[in-house]
Amino acid sequence: MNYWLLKSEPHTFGIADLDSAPNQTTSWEGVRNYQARNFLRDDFRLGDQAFFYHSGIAAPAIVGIVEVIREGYPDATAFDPVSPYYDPASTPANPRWHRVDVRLVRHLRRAISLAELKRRAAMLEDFALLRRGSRLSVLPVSAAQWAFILALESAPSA
DNA sequence: GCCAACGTTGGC
DNA sequence: GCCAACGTTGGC
Repeated sequence: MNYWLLKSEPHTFGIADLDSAPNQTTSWEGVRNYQARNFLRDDFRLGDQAFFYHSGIAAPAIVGIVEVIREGYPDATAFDPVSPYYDPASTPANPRWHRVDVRLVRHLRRAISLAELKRRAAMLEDFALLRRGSRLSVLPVSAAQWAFILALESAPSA
């Protein structure tokens, strides 16, 4: 069982969109970074859980939890010339990009902001999200980091 | 294989 | 809107 963090801009696809999606399920598509692709393609397993993180806003934060319900498979948006994620170098015979499917588990009872995570950085040794300049949209989370962040949910904001 | 130019991400 | 970080591209 692995843990992850998935970033999304709420203007594009936020947790509210996942709420209203059929079966509260979505394809995590459009990832166009090789390191993130490798995680999706090679390391995501059925039943893995991920934090749903809102980026690109005034107060970026972890807002929910999703579960992997389908392991990595080719991202067909790369084959579609009309898609914003189109990549002519990716073909059905030789797909370059992969996606997974995830389902909403639940919202967090309160958002855990990036600012709060930074204040707790000492307890989150080497948390990928806090590494200098980490812009990866798919990040691994250790079991210890996962448990620590979930415990924050029940603690007063600090 | 090096490296400068460029584009994107994402916090602030 | 700005800027730092950093991945990608392409000339050489």
